[in-house]
Amino acid sequence: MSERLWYLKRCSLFERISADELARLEQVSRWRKFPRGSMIYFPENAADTAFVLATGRVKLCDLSVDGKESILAFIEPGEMFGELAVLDQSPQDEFATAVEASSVVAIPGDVLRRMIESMPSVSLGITKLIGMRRRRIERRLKSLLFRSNRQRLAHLLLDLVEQHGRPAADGVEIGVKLSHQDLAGVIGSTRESVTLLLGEFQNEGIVRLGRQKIVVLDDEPLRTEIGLPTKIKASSAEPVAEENKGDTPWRPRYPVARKRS
Amino acid sequence: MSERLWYLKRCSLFERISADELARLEQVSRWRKFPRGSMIYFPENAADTAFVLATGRVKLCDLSVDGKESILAFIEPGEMFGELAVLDQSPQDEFATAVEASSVVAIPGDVLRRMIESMPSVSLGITKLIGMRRRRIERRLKSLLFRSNRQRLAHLLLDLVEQHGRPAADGVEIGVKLSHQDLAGVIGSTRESVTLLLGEFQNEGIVRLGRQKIVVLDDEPLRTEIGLPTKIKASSAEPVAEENKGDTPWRPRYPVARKRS
DNA sequence: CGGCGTATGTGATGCCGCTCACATAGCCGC
DNA sequence: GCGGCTATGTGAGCGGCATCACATACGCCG
Repeated sequence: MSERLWYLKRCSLFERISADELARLEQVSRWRKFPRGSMIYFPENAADTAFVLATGRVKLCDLSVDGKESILAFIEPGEMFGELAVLDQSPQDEFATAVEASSVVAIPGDVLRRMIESMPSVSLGITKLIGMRRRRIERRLKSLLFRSNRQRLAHLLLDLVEQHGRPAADGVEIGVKLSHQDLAGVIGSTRESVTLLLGEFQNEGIVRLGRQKIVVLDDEPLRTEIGLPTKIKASSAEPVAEENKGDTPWRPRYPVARKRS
Repeated sequence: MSERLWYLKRCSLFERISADELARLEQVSRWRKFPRGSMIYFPENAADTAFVLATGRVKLCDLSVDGKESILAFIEPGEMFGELAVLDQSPQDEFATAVEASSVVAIPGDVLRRMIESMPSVSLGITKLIGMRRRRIERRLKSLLFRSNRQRLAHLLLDLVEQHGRPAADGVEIGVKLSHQDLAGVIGSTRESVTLLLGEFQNEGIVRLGRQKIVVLDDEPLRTEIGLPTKIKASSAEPVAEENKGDTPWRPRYPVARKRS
């Protein structure tokens, strides 16, 4: 069995298709490697291609006019990316960068489209995949609106723990090399602010910092920072945050106003 | 032909399915009306149902802990919404509100899932629909990161003109009744700031304001506001426009050199 | 091992935009 | 019309955070 085939099988999208279909897919797909920091696709380079990440880490970015880099998502092995480009011809202004040395399987757009139309399981899988991404990004959107930098960063750390966390000695380590600049690109802040806030978190015993490494020691303060789902009546009345009946135990500390000591 | 059937046919998703399939869909769907301001579905109310808006306007919202309302999207007649809830069982914390008196067709989740699995055209349509929404929301995310309130509002106005614009005597009128509070909920700002900025736009001759009404007289300044005319091409010290020859990944000087002059 | 470039840390300064506290104006039901 | 509601307008005050300008630490590579 070829290496490429093995990686394709690892992608949950293709786990239920027949062996010969998989072999055929492997024949028409291409295998490419990218060193750390290189571009996998460009905005103009609207190659009609979807990718499956085999090894490494990839980030999907976007450059604004003033040169600031927004990071839309991180991709980890087994995930597909660039799949929207094969569905419609909308101008893609995002690009993908290998955060670490990565290898990807490139699937031509027509092949993927044929699979979608002929194989219901693939079709449903793609739909769910795109839907999951949409949910994730909607969640991120909500986490950015109306929230302070500190809350955004807390939210981001929780997301990173959930998506890329790996157990460490004293907590959960985030398994992606991320500079403060990268983190700022995700939450729409600046490098300096992120440095400052992470320092605060460390002083408060919430995280332990290393070079391009973050270990979350205690995620409970981060959760309270954001405000756990509290049911609020739809009226415009003042949301007095008590009346927390049910299974979510949380202490209603100061919701928004945050002052560092 | 029943009224409901007519509205279902108007939904692009079902325009290509056979007449008897459509009739069957009409039988299992339900027809419901909602007065202005009423809730169509709640967060807890995880009814396994997708909706097609027949008449009126609907907004998809989300309440944060401090009572602020984020608006995720506006839905117009013929569009489907709530479709993600039928694909996975992720906890939905958003809710839908009728901005105007609305009538919707409710499609049970199992029916929609069966249609997705058995009818490729519906499946592909759903996938494209969700993908389009994802693109839209990714675009909005980027329009919020790193941008001032004024830029966000400019971006929002352009989006509204594009999606809900109708020609007026002296410009394009936004065809949805929106309070400044609503606008603030979309761009993550406050009611007062929106009032202020809209006043500025009016003084500059960009828009004309009425009660819950906005007419965009000239969208060019709005485009400039965002940064469309400043074609970023390699004029600055931005190394992104590096030539990439063919398949060989180019050597990474540095992932993305962020430099501000 | 010494040099260079990136990653991180820290302070001063200024302004955008949120908060709070009002005033005014249309709309609607009775 | 009258009272109440929602939508809009306006100002004072200030806090968060972006910006700028540095210093330091760590890693890579000759």
